[in-house]
Amino acid sequence: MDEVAGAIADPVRREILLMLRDEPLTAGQIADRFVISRPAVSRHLRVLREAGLVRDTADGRRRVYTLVTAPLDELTGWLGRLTRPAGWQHRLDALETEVYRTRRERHTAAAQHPSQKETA
Amino acid sequence: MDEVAGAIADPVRREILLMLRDEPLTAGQIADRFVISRPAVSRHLRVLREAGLVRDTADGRRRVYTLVTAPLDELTGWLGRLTRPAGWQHRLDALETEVYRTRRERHTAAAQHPSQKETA
DNA sequence: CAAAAGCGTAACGTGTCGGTTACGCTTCCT
DNA sequence: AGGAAGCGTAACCGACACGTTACGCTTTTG
Repeated sequence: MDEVAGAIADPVRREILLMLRDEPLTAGQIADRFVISRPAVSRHLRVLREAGLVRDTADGRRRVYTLVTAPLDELTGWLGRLTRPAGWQHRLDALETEVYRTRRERHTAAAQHPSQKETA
Repeated sequence: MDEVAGAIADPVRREILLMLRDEPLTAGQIADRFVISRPAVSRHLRVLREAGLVRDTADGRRRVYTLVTAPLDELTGWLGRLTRPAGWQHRLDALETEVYRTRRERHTAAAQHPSQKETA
């Protein structure tokens, strides 16, 4: 888990992961979107690879990277366990159903994005 | 977010957060549960404090640390956005907002009680 | 009031991180 | 073939993380 959390702790690597969420990309395509040198990006990719967050497949002289989200589950689970102190699970499940039902009733087609926050 | 993710990337700090999930603890109590030196723990606490994940209150010559989970929301949201396939995104974001708002209110309500201890 | 308890900080050594440039290995193209 | 394209790795360097011991400050205690 250290590796996964450490990988996410870097803004460049987070950006790479977001890029790969939409589509697989080659090392060169990824590097081109950053100002830092290509070897620097290459090593970021290595960190992500060793954390299991990306998978690379050889394609001729190119190397295609794809996102692998599975290792994030452990981290997500840990965060959940930390924030929901024992006994919250049922209530959370109930709330989940409630929210979905409420939103459906309200007929909200416009997606609001209220996740603004101050930096810690 | 870098600070929060970086804070979680260390096993000692994760353990500290888990300890504080159950009950507030003094710096000494926390340090006693680790093999490393007390100053080392003190600096881990500083990292957590600067990431906003713990709050410390002076109590005589002791210093009581309490868990603050709010900064984790941003990270959790990011993980969700990365993991969830495009369609689910806003709906789950809305759910998260709803859930965390509820929990935050519960926390702040407890924090406004100036009595001796926040119950474990 | 002096001694001890409780914490944080300073100073220091060492390992790792993240950037750079230089280089080497495959693979495609003509 | 032979040169260019595409990537990774090695070597190097400054900054930072994490551990240690030594120290100083505030608060309790005998």
